Amino acid sequence: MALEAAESLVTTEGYKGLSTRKVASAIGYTVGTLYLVFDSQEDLVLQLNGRTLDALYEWLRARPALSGDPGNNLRHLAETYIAYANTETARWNVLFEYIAAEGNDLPDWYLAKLSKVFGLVEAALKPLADHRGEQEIQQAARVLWAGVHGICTLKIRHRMDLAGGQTTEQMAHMLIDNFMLGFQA
Amino acid sequence: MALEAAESLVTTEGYKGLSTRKVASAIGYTVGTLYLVFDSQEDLVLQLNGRTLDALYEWLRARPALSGDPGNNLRHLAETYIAYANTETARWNVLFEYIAAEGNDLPDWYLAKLSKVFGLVEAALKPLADHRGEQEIQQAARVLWAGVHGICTLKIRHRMDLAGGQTTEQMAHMLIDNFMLGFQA
DNA sequence: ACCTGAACACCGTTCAAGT
DNA sequence: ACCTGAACACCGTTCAAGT
Repeated sequence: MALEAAESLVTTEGYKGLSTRKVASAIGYTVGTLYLVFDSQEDLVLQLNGRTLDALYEWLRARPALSGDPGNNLRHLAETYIAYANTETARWNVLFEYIAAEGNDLPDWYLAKLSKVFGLVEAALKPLADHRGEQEIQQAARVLWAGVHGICTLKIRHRMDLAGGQTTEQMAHMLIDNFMLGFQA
Repeated sequence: MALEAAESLVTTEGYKGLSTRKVASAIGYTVGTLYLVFDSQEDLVLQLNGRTLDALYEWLRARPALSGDPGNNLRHLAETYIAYANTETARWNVLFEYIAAEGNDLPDWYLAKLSKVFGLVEAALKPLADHRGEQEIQQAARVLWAGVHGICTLKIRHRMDLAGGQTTEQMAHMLIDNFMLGFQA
């Protein structure tokens, strides 16, 4: 399978080491053949990212929090997310490197996989604010997780190597704890 | 100047349209000459990003909030940041596309420019929590801004095109308001 | 001192031609 | 039906050679 070859290429050579030519030769075919299967490199990356989203979902699902305290659950989920980014850094980078050209949106199957990941955050956030509406919890989950993701991104891209800095986990905890206090109020 | 040519290349052709060969020919030189000025494409991008950080700082500085209310100031700063990302999307993307290879950190002059931008957030956050230490405000500013940045990134990369979604500004407001409530407590 | 030209080892993408 | 080979228009980087 071409996507498996692409995955190990990204893992071993980094996200810039991925090329259609390398993928083709890794599976014993010519470049031309790869273009019978994928529309373009962008298409290949998109399908690769689909698999990465599945892997990320399974990673998070396989590492549930031990306690029932919602605060602990959210912090644990953030730590697990950060651990995935640190473990599978190259694949995780590819996940966000691809930018949909010219505002043509991501396909529905991709957004569905994304929603599944956000669903885990919603589930962790829900017991914390039963008095809030379903939609507000969904929105809060996305906002909070985009925030955790931002911390993770800037850390991995070394944009937080500033004096007096905290660890990624400490920053995520600070964001979650303060956000939760506000959201509970 | 090579960097000016690189800027307009990125602006007109997007962050993937940037190449050393195009920059060289845009200023009327051969590729070889460009390598007498820059160590590599990575070096060129780094210096380009330095100029973008300056431009971002000036953009934010030139658009101060009208009211003195700290909450309003922070929300206004977030809106102004989002507006920069939406206006200079390609340059803003390059700012985070470059990933320091092999853990060799960013140079001090670059981190200094980054600190200047974060300084604006610290200044806006400070009057909100006088009872907190200098370092805690600095940390909170970075955490909060990494969060706003994450929202902005995921929006621009279409990772938030999910059902029931809010605008980028609404998400940033939700993050800031809830974080502030927690941080003030 | 400053710059070029040409080379090297790569890219993504297409498509006539082969089996 | 499936795959190749070769071509096209690009890349980043280096470096002997020119003025």
